[in-house]
Amino acid sequence: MIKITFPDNSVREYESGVTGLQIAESISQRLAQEVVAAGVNGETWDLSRPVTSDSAVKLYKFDDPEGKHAYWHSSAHLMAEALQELYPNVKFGIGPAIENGFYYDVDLGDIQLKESDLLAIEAKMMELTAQKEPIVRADISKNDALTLFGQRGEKYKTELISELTDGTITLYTQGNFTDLCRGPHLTNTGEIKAVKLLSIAGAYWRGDETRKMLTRIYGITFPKKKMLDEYLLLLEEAKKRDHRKIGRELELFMFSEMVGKGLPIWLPRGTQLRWRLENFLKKIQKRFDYEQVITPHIGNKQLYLTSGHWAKYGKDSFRPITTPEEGEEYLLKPMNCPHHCEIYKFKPRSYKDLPLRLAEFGTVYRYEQSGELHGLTRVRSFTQDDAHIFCRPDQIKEEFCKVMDIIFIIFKALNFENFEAQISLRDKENREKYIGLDENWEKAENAIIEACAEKGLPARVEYGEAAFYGPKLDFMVKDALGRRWQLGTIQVDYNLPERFGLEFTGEDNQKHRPVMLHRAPFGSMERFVAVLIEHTAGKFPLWLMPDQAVVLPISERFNDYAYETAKALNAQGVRTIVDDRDEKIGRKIRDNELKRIPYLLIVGEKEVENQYVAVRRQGEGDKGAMSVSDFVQKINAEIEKILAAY
RNA sequence: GCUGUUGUAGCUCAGUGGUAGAGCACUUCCUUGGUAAGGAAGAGGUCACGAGUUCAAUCCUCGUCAACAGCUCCA
Repeated sequence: MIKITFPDNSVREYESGVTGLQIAESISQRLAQEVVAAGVNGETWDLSRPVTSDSAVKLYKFDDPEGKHAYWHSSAHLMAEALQELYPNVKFGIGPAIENGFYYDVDLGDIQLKESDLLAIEAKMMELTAQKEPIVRADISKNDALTLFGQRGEKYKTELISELTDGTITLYTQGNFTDLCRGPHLTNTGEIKAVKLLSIAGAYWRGDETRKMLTRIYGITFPKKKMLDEYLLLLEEAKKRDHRKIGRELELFMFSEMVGKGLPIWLPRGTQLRWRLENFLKKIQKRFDYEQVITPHIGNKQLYLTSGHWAKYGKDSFRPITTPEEGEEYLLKPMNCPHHCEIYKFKPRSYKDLPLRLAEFGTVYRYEQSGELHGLTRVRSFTQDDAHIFCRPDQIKEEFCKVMDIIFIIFKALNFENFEAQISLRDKENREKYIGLDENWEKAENAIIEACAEKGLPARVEYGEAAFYGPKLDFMVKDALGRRWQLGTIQVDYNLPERFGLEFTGEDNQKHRPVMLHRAPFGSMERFVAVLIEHTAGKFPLWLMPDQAVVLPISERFNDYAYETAKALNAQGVRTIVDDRDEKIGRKIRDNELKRIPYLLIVGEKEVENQYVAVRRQGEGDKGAMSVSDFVQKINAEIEKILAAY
């Protein structure tokens, strides 16, 4: 008998060799139906794999990330099996589960797969699931594995196997299909109930562009048809919220081939929106003792030789600008920090001056690979809501906490209720690739971890993700559709203070080196606005809306009253426009609803008579008539309710 | 940057080896209206750009540019 400990710390005894599935069956029939994988002592196992010693067991359903992973991994195998049936000469690369579904990289020889072929593959997959084939795990030696896959001409698999260093290699087999795989997997292909193959793409074998391009097929599966339908609906909804589409519809930003790719142009409404965000942050920063600065968009090449950026990124940057007479070289600034370091050096600093917090909405220019450019999220010119905090090493934690406070305020004001953080630390093994004293790294890493704990921020720790010059903390928000976006960041930097020879005089009258923190709560204005658009579908919080209200006269006869009303509202700070087109009121309502203007004010004979406006809230409908001053009060109350807290 | 797909009116998209169409938007006229599309007429395109094949190219071929998807990258 062995002891199995469950997550609630309860313990049950089972025969040695009991499987995850049997354990589930012993608890409830329902659980046995829903469970897809088992966590055994922290590892995810197949449900059919026998447990032979005392273990901590957790049963994963599809809803658990571990469960999804196994489910989609098996789905990748199912797709491979279908491909093998349909295209007998197919050679397989790798086929992992990913965040949303799975893919498999395959070599189909001369066959060019088209989107329309996906339906046939889907059908084949469904045919195979109907056969409810058991998925069987087997251990095999490296040599046997090489022989097995070698005989079948699976050159990609043999390459993978030859690089494996573990003694045994595991295979998974279902029906006629056997794959090299670490697992875990479902017990039976019949558990896969709904299949959708999403797209085809090319992908280099092992991500190496000098090697052969394989065909990558993406797909997703679910245990219930309804879940697939919901997922497809979500994809459609995401398409509707695409910030590139909404940005055009709401006239927020544009791109021009003439101006250049990846160079966003902010239209009047987008500029208004961005300014409101900037001013909002400036106001908060003022409260947190930041000082605003402005620096030029270019800097002498020497600045970047000093910072080290030229050596590291110079060859992948926009070429330097040269002066005609002296032949001096200048670079478009790819970041603001070197400029700010020079501000630090403007005069001798004392420990009493620290922390010194220099903030700038600094526009930077980076040569991103052309294939990377995407809407506002990846561009070649963008404005960071940047600030650099120069402080003593022992002030890092407190400064982190303060920056986190700012970030929380912003997320709250903009309705990003779900967010998480990632702490990026040094690679435990390769410490030599980081610059700075071990002792300082230790201090900074601990400071970040402690700051997160103190603020109650759930943070995932990732080793090896730190920049070469310091550890960092990144913020990820979940938008209204549950998609994750990386936004704000806080980074510790030991490198630049060193390279620029920054120092301050301590209490001991000795020179000391300050630490530098880079931080940007929004990340960049471009990226943030993009995420905000997708999060809100263009229905921004009232205080951010470029146009807050539109007056809709019922007929031309009331245009004068409409303009009077709009003027009065604008005078009282409510951003109001008039729709005086010669259209029926139904048409005006429809068009302005689609423009997502929060308040539609309908004025006709009755309103002129009573000096009223008939208020309609976007997406909600008629709210009844009220006086202009009552409306101003109502809208201001709504805005204050949102902003008062900050 | 690499691979693939695409590029036709402001937008969304049909279409053809014999120099082009729809819906919406726009302009004008009619209409003067009460909570999600009133009616009519009109204007608008070097069919991304450059070269080639052809009697003839928006259509076929090559190149360039851009967008999209994926890969790789991201101070």
